[in-house]
This record gives sequence, structure tokens and C-alpha cells, in this order.
Amino acid sequence: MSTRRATIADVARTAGVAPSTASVVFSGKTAVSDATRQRVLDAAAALGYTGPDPRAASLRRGRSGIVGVVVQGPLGTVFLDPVTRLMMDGIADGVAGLGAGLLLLRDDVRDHDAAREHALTTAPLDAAVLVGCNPRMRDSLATLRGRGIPVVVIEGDAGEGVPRIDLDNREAQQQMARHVRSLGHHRVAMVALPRDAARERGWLVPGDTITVDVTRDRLAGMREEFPDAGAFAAAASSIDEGLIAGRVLFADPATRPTAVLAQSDLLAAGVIRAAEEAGLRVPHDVSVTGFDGVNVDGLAPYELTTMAQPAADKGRAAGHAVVAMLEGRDAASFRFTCTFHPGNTTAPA
Amino acid sequence: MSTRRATIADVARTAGVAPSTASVVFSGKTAVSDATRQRVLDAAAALGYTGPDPRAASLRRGRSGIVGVVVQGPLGTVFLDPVTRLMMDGIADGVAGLGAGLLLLRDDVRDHDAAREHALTTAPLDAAVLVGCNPRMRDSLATLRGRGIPVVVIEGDAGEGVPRIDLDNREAQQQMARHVRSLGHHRVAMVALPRDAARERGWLVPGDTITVDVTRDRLAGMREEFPDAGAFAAAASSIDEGLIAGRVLFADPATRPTAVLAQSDLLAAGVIRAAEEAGLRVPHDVSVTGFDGVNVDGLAPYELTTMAQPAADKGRAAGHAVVAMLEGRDAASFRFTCTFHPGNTTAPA
DNA sequence: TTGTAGGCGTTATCAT
DNA sequence: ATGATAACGCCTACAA
Repeated sequence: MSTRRATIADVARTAGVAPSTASVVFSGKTAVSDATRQRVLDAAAALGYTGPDPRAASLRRGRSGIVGVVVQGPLGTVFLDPVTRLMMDGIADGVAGLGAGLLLLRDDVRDHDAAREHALTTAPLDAAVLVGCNPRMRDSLATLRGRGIPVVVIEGDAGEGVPRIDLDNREAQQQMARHVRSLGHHRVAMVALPRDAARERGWLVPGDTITVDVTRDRLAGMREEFPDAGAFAAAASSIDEGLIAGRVLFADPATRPTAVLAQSDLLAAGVIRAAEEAGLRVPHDVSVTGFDGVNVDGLAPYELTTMAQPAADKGRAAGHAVVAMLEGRDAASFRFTCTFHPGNTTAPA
Repeated sequence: MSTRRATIADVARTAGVAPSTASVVFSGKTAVSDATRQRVLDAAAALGYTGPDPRAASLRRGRSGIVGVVVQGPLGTVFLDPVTRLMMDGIADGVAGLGAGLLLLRDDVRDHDAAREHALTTAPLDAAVLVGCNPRMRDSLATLRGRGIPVVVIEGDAGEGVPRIDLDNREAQQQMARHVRSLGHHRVAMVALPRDAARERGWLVPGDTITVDVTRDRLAGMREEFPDAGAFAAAASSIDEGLIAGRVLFADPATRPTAVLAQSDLLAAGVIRAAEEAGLRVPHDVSVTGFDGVNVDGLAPYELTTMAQPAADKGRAAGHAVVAMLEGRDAASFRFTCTFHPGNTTAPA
């Protein structure tokens, strides 16, 4: 059809006003007489002009209205985790005031050079949130900061000058461990989140380096109360992984733990299934605790004894931090606290 | 610190070359002598220039490198659905060739005017994918098309001229119904996906208008074989909802169905739990079928008899369609086919 | 291989 | 309340 979309200049011309006036009609930055406004609007309608081109506006304003969310791994698996989902919602909420959209960026090992670098260096971001920062994320962080883009990190080691949103993982897990100990348990084991990017399943041994902060901190919290407890790392946070780990823990009736502390609710749900499978009743024969406080779909009638974390609030805080930085204020780091949620999955030893 | 970020002009100046030369060094569109390139790169490093400003480049090129994905409802609940997650992965894959990022846009009932319109009219999109188009989505579609942005719709009524990616929902569900009938079942019931945006739980009665295409089509497919079977609509696609629906179906031992056709695997998983709860064994006492062919976390040792849909492929196809449109070719609509996956949840009546 | 010039579509500033 | 003007930062013919 038409060879070219109408521009605001075209609209202004047919309306018989100056481009700047037409611009103001759309942006609302200055008062315009009703008559003029109407003429501009009519002209726009006639030409099929639907509003300023965001690209041009963005160049001129120096803002794109886009906040990047950098996650690791395929988008599909990212959203497997209920905590991440909640955080995303929180972030969306937190930046809502900007009218900004969330651009999903993946920081993946594959296509290390090509696509990743591409999007990260090339996307028109006003700011970015890094989720679950691990060593690999450091590169992304560097790239972003190099571009002068304000960054907020959620649960990760960010380095100097980067606002971070944190959780009292260690203290919370310790609190849970204390609860379990107060019930009289001594033979306890932990089912841990992945230890590093390789995500290998298996027992954690003392010398291991654990590069995932969350895993390390929750483990440390548990060890505060049970220094000698074994910990089995899962390959992911899922019910199926919890089931696999649980089978390992319950394999030998002679040495099986009387309480299992899982580092996530999903893992805990899997451990419960493993217990059922092994003919153990929860919490009668074995106590199981979770972490996160999310609703595990399909777990009813169990209600997990867990440490509830304010996942959405974390996201929201990150969003607010982003807004603050964009407005020139400086954003403080913030540390959230988990709360103990008693359920029906723990009982005296 | 510095009052202003360096531009390519600054780099060119300190390197002692013309801006266009410096530009070429970064874009690689033309050959440049190694000496010149090095000087430019050095100058860039010295000035802390990390590459062209995407906003300016995007204006000049007429492309932003951003593909919008429009979903309905809070991100967190959207991604609760494994099919959606897989589709997202597929879309990401499909547009990978563009080096584009995915911008999440929500088409929500809340903030109908303010934020939504805002993002949809304001975001610098090259193209968009509408996921799960229902009546409300029509507005978004209109907005986007008004802006001249190429749009692809996945499983939804798009209107003329919009490429759509579809699934043989009706035929597939009919195939499953036939399987169930061939096993000798006569008393069957369906657990359906939500019927409309209101997502009210309850029995579907003949006069009902079902605005969700997927729900309607799968229901129709089942009715082809079992014209009189009852159908109970869930409020969402989740295990918990399936459990609730299953409890209703199994409430009265006298009238309980011997086979339940669920419109999603998650619902089917819930129905299985309900059956267990009611003391019924699957598939001995009651057969249960799913739809989607996703891995339901925590369902082991059951393996659902289900219709597997190529969810990631759908997303990929949408991505390819977007790429095609962006390259000026026109994108054809495509209809995917489900395949029957036998599991261990169905047996003779 | 390198440089020159013009414009992509807006909007901020300043003057009227 | 409206208009003229000048960037915003880059890219691409085209000329040299």
C-alpha cells in the first residue's frame, strides 16, 4: 500500500501546525488548545498515524522503557521454579511505575559468544536485573556495567557498588534446623540445591567448592546445628529430583535419617514421595522440611513445614531499586527475612 | 563522573578517522585495514566506548531487535503451565536467528487502560507473538496491527491475514475418546480447561458459551464419541484443580465414571490423586487420560496415556513465521498434529 | 580503503 | 498556545 508510514511531521503538515505542536498533543507535556488538538488528532486518524515511533522517541529521550531481566538457562526451565516465577511478577510490579516492559535475556553457556553477547550488548535497556547470580553471571554484569546500565542483583555476589537484594538463607535454614533438633532428631540429612553450574547429582563432601550462593548458605545454616549431617545435592529444584535424592537417603533402613531438610519445597515434596514409596509415613516415621513457602501443586494433603521467603517482594524490591537508580537516587541493597511456617510434615523423633 | 558517554564520533575523532570508518569497524559491513581497526578499537577502549547505542542504531535501521510476546495474566501464573513454558522456549529458538530478545507483555484485565495500552503502543517492537488468543486479545491484536507490527497468533482466532499456529485439538481429543471407547468404557466424564476469562469452576451445560478455543475444541472432540458425557470445567490447568474436579466426579460411587478424559496432563494428574483419595486404583478402577504430553513433575510411577502436542515446535513455528514476515516473505499459517502416547493410566472397563 | 553529507522521527528549548 | 530550530547517535549511499 502506502510506501511509508506517516510520521509526526506528516500529521503536523496536514493539520496545519508545527511538528512540535503535534508532538505535544501526543505527549501531553504542554497545554494545547482543544481546537488544535482535535485537528491534529483528526489528521493522525486520516493518515493512520498511531503515535510516535518508539525508536525515535527513545533516541531523543535517552530512554527505551525496557528493563532487562537476565536469567540463566532456557526460559522454559527458568520458569519451572516457582520462586523465580514469583520474583518475575514482583519485578514486573516494581517497575510498573516506569511503564516499562521486561526483556528476557538469557545468560547461557551455549552460544556463549554469538547470541548472548549479542543481546546483552545490543538490547536497548534502561536497566537490568540479574537473577540468581553465579560466577558465570559475572561476565554479564561486566558487560552491562560497561555499557553504563544500572544493574540490580538478586541473591548473588555482585561486587562493589551494585545494589543487591538478598535473603537470610543461612539464618533461616539454621532456624529450621533448630526446629528439627528441638523435636529430638539427631539422624538428619539435607537435600541440597545444585552445587554449581554443572548441576551434578551426588553427596556433598567437605572439600567441595559450592559456587551457588544459595546452596552454600543454606547448607552452612543447617551445619550450624548438625555439623556432621550428610547433604545430597540434587541436579535441579524439582519434585522428581527430590524423589531421586529421597530414594538414596531411604535406601538403607539401618542408617536412614529420621528427618530430612530439603533446600526447597519442590525437593521436599519429592522426598515425601520417596518416603511414601519406602513405606515410611510422614511425619510419623520421618520428618521433612522445605524451603521457600510456595504452594506445591499436587502436594495436598500435606502442608510443608517450611521457611517462607518473600519471593515476590524480592522482585518488587529489585524493581524499585531499578526505578530509583533511573531517577538518579541511589538504590540501597536490601536483605529479606524468611519466616517459619509450621505444617504437618514434622513431628517428634 | 563523565558528563556524557562517548559516542562513535568521539571515538573517530580520537582515532583520527572519519565517523563512518569507526562505524564500519563495529558493524563489520565493509573491510577496514587492520591498522585502522586497531586504532579505532584502542580509541574506543580509552574512551570507554562499548559499542553503538542501540537506540540510535535502532532508529537508523528501523529495527529494534525485539520481539514481543503477549500473554494474559500475571507472568507467574502464565508460566505455571508447562505447555506455555515449552512454547516460550520454542519462540526463543525460532527467533534466535534475529538475535532478538523477547519482551514480555501482559494483556491483563487490570490496568486495562494505563499500563497495558502503554506498553503495547509504546514498546519498540519489530514483531509480536500472541499466545492463547481469547476475545480480550483482540484489542491487543488491533493495537499492534494498527502500528503496522507483524503479528503471529498461537492457538487463537486471529482474523483475516494473521498467520496462526494451530493444533488439531478437536481431532486429537476425539482420537483419545475413541481409544477410551475401544477399551469398553461408557460412563465417561471430561475435566475441561477454563471456559472463559472468568475461569469459573463447574459443570458445563449445553447452552454455555465457551470462549476459550482450546477448551471448546477438545470438548467437541470428546463429544464426537460420547455425546452425552458430562464435562466439569476447572478454574485453571493445575494438579490441584484436577484434584478438585476429580473429587466432584468421584463423589457418588453409584454414578462415578469409569474413565475420565482430562484436557491437560496437569488436570489428569490431579484426577489421579482424587481417585487414589477415593480408594480407586488407576487404571484398574478408573482410567484417566491427559492431554499435552508434558512431563508432570512428581507423577511417577504413573505414566499418563495422553495426546502429546509439539509445544516447543509450535513456539518455534511462530518464531519462524515472525522471522519470515520481518524478511518480507509472507508467513503461512500452520496446523500441528498431536500424537497418541500410551501410558499406564488406561485399561479396559 | 576512507571520508562527506544527509537523514532516520522525535522532542527539548527557546522564542514568539 | 504555538512555532522554529537543533540535537539525539548512528548508518549508508556515494564520492574520493
